[in-house]
Amino acid sequence: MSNATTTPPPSSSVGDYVKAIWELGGGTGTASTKEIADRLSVAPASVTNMLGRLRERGFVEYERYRGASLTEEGRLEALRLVRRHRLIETFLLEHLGYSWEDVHEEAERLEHAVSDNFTERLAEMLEHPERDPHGEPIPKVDGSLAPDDSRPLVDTEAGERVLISRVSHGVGGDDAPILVYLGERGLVPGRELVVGEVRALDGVVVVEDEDGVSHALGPALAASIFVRTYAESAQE
Amino acid sequence: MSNATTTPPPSSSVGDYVKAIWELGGGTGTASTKEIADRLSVAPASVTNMLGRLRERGFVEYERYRGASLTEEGRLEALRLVRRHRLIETFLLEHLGYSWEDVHEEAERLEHAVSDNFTERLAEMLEHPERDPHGEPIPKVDGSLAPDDSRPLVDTEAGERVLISRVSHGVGGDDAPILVYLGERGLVPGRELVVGEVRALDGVVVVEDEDGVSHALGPALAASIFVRTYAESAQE
DNA sequence: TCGGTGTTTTAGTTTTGGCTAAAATATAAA
DNA sequence: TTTATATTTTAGCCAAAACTAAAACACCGA
Ligand SMILES: [Mn+2]
Ligand SMILES: [Mn+2]
Ligand SMILES: [Mn+2]
Ligand SMILES: [Mn+2]
Repeated sequence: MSNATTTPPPSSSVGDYVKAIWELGGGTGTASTKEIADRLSVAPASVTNMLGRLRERGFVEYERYRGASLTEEGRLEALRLVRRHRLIETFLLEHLGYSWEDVHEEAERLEHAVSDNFTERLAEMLEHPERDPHGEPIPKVDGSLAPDDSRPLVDTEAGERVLISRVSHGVGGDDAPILVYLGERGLVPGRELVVGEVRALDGVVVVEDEDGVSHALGPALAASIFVRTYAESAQE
Repeated sequence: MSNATTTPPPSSSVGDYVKAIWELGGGTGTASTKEIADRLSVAPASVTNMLGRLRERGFVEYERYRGASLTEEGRLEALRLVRRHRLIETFLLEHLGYSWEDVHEEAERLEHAVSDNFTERLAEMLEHPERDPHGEPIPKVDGSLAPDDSRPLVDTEAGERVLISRVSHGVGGDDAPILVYLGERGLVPGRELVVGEVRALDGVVVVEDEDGVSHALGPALAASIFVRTYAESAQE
């Protein structure tokens, strides 16, 4: 009657691989060995090895030299972790006074240690936020995820009125300085901007914020800001 | 100039062993292979193996067949974990609405995943509590620990007026029912009691609480309650 | 002092998840 | 179409922690 071979819960390594594939593949889609290796700072040979195990476990479809994509089970496991990660980041920022650029690293470890019980109680305490501090949508318990309606700030045109939707916080954790800079200037999700100039020549984007302050953002900064068109009725 | 061989941070296994030795040895003192094996639900051979590694790492003094005791470094490592554990339990109970009997298991995992930064921010958020929900003192950052001034309820005498100091929550997690029973009746740390009768015959202790309600506690219940003599000026 | 019993250690395996070096394959350029 | 380069896999190795089975030891009672 009881399941003979009880599957152990995914280890943190397994979880991080599944999550990496999800992020690289954009939800569906496929991820190559090298991409995964780079993202996880691990040797390609280690990835090949792990992909074999993930296949056994039913988390990925994988044939050699073909790259890997998530199965439905893998996708759900990834979303479970993403939900935890983003809820934890929200908690760290709002309740523990962490700064914007520090939350990711801590969440990256904690996401593997908390229970489902902890996660849902935390969600309740935070009053079921829809987005994390970076503006990323938080998956629901059932694995559903709000579609991404944002586009890069660089793709806007002069005169447009937009809302900062999210700020990319790449994987390496090496773009902390960017987050610090943007955070100090109030260029955070929810902030309203008017695009002044998008200069193709040097990739500089000039924006004006709600307080009338003008910001000239170089390519690196501009590329990490994602916006959506401002509509009077926006922002839940 | 830089430390050639960078010591990796203690794994959760290492941490749990060190903590077990600390608990078994009562801070100082020694713990036998079997005691550790029983407490961690691990084979004695595994303990022997780990004790060798802990010795290499400088956490314990250990000679075969002699049992193990913590070095100063090991003691500090244990206290670091105990501090985390007890702060986390407090948080789970007071902010996430966990029930008394559930906090230990979650804390047992989280204590290995949180950073020092997290721990100290949590302590601040909790306003630096002195004791955890079970009444156990929380070690300070420097590793100092309030002395235990409590004695078993069974060692009291009829007529004594006492304060519940702590409630033992043994290791196995198998005494959840005891915690539930005591919690439901408000027999928690800080509660004032008057001892009615301590019956040697069957080990039953009868106490009366602040509301005048009388409780007849069998040996198992009585043994898990620790008290200290009530003094008007007690309880910070 | 001698056994017997329980404790501890040794020896040998296993699983997980890394690594390097070398071989195989794919892909893009000539 | 051939070749150079980049990617991926294979093979072999290692460390941490667990396990079992068997041997060694300690200690207590007769
Ligand atoms: Mn993050
Ligand atoms: Mn992670
Ligand atoms: Mn506990
Ligand atoms: Mn633990």
